[in-house]
Amino acid sequence: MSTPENKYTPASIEPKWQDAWDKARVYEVSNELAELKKKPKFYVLDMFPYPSGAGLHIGHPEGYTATDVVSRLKRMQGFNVLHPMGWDAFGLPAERAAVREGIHPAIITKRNVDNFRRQLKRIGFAYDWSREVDTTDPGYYRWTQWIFLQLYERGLAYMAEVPVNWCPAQATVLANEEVKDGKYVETGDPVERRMMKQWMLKIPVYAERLLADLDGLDWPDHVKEMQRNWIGKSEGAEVSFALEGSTQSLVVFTTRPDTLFGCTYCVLAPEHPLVATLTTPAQKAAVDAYVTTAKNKSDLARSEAKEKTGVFTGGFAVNPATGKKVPVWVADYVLITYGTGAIMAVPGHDERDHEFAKAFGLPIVEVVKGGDDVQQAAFVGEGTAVNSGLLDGLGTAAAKEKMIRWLEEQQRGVRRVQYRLRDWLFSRQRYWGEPFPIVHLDGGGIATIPVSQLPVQLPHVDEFKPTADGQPPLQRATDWLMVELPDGRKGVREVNTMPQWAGSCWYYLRFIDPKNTQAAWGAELEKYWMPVDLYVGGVEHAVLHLLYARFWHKVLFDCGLVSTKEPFQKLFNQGMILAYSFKNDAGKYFGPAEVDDRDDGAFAKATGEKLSKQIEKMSKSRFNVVSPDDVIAAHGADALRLYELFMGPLEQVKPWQTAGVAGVQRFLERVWRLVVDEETGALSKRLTDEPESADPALQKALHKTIQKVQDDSAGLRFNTAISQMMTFVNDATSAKTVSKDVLRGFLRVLSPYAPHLAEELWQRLGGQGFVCAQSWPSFDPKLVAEDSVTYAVQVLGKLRAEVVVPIAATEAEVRAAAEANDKVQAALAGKQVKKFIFVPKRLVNFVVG
RNA sequence: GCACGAGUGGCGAAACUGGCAGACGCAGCGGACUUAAAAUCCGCAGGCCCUUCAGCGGGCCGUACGGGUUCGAUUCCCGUCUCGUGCACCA
Repeated sequence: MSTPENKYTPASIEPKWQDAWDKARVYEVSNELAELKKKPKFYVLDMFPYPSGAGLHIGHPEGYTATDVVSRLKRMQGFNVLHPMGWDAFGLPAERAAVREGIHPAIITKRNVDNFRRQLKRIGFAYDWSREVDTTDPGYYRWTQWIFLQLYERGLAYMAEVPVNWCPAQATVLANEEVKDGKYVETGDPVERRMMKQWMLKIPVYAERLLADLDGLDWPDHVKEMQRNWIGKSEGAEVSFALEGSTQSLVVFTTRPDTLFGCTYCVLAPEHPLVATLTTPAQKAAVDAYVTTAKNKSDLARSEAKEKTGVFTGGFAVNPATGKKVPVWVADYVLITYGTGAIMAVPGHDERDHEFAKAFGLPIVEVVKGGDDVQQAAFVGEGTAVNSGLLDGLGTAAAKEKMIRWLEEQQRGVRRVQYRLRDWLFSRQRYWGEPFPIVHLDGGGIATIPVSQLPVQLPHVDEFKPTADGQPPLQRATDWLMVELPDGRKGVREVNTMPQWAGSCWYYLRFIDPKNTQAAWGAELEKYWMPVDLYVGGVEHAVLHLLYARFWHKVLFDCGLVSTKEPFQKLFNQGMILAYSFKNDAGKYFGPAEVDDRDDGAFAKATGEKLSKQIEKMSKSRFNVVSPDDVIAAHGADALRLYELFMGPLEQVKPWQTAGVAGVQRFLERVWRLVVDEETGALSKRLTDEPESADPALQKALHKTIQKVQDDSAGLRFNTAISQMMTFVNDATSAKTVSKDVLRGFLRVLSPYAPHLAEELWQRLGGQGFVCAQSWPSFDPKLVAEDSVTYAVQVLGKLRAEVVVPIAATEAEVRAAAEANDKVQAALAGKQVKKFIFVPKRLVNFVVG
């Protein structure tokens, strides 16, 4: 009888080793430069989580396990590894919970952080917890405020009355990046446009560098592409149109200056300041009505409008190329927020202008030859300029150049690069965020809080909601509001707070030197650790977080505060984990416990009704959420870790299959039985004290495993690394005896993946110290190399036989061996060999006629 | 609509630069052990077909679909379909 105590029981060994690692502080890395400089560094970072009330879901540990394996491997390979964890803890959900429960968000945040930390520790991650950071800690946001002051002093932060995205449901403004199709991307609440005085950051100043420096980064191509699209660089020209009856001129931006001769009208955005100037008395009523309607339309309604609308202002501009008068219209398909808020319309060669011209009967002129009839559809491709005076006969690229030069000579225009990227709206009407270190002086003007007085701490307020007259919650802190600066000037504090992105823009720098009270980080430590060597997180941050963080980093670089141009050298996105869900025809979802999932389909247990089974995003409403706590309780943390990585390639979206966890758990049990005799609890009787070399076959299997796990882990191909370990364990299980030496080697290989089990078995096998603190085993290239090789023998591309020959066999020797084979002879009988293909170490192919 | 990515057994997947498709695992099947079951261990396993008492042996098809290049294509090229992601009046 095997007793339960002698079986593999993760529930008892995992907490034991987690405590032991904690006490021995094995994962802490020195903060002493002299000590650090003895070894090379590796900085491996996870995107730190927002500690939500729901706790960890199964998606978090996927990326975290990947970085954990890499961090453990690198440590064993002799690197100083920086592998920290922290909390991106400012944000809306805690504030909403605070309003709901009437508890301070700091208390809710602490509760959630404690839960997250507990869950992460249960998984056995090798984080250096002495470096934990929390963006809501005044000792942290003190430096967030300090960085804001750097931006302010460089003229990159300013306050302005701007059209903003106002979200009534959340009672706050949002950044452009947070709004899509007129809705807040997080909640789907509608967003409307309002004019408000807000803080803005001049990220477009860095547009060119943010674009150019992408080239040197080891990032997924699609993430680089998304950033490029977001920055949206367009090259072209600004063209000035003289206005009839006015000394002012109308400036438009175009990427197609070569089509200027085809401009038959101009269009202003409804918000454009020249609308009032240009509108004639006869058109005033119609224009006013149109502009009012457009202003009241939400962004969503404006972007969803199918048909082009607009009104003639009655005014005219002069096309600088043709000298002809063209009418100026106002239409909401032109955006005030891009370019100059006005366009030259070329209906022959722009689809939108074509649609508008058709709708309002405006003339269409062909100025680029190469497409079909421009009266029917716009031709937007490249071609040859026609009807274009000095440009006639030129190709599109040459025509653009010539027109820009001509405009510049005539002083009617200039070459211009335009970016889609706009100033970053950087304030929110919230309580739970970093206060700005800013004072609005009584006499007018803005002053900054001196660095020595930071942090500006969040004051206590009795309610976290906006005030009755719509002011941000900080307006309630009446005592806090009034401030006198050291030089005697008085004023009121800024009551907006920073958006959640602020804290995550620089946390990777704080991890370098988290306890420093004199500076945000030590300069020498920064030089040692930066850049981040591997950054893993979800693709949802491809634009927002990663663009904002790069922007701040470049500002800090210009301030001489960091030594690298870019913060994250290598980026990797893990794929989302989905799960099976079950629902009936009416769309009602069923939890796994209510479903009988058989080979012939899924059925509701209660009613027997047939259910559809699909793979979807995990969500409470679909009853398909998998909790890491439950998986650990049922299978152990090592099995969770292993399955997270064994499911498939890290970058891939893939469904969670509960049965798969049992599979990797079985693998871990087999490893256990290699070492432990389950009958007695003593060491397995098959173990020997002989050296590795006593069993050449298993020794070879071990060395191959070391090599493959090493290469695959470094390349983030964890799934194939794990299958190699499984193959080794299968080999070892069927061997009559196994050398302890071989097993100790294997446990070192296993330990980054299943650290608890490896630690327990290492100790039982008499290993010294912690297995996670051992050096990574080296493999012997001679052992990994095969001494014989199996060639596939094809005749006319069809497999006919296999021959085994010495590794060094020459082409002639392999051919002779192949021809000696019965089946090959049969296939070749009576045929002429026209050609013989030889692929070293793989196959040969007889091409017969 | 535009851009990018992906389609391989019942399922998750593997296959380095064109070279034995399906490693490893899940589910399944057979055997051993057991009074029995679970667990474990050993074995089978892409599909269709022929041959055979059975074993053995053999043939054809097969990496979304249709073509092409090549001695040879999951891999390269052209076209089609499906799914996913991003962008979407950005002049």
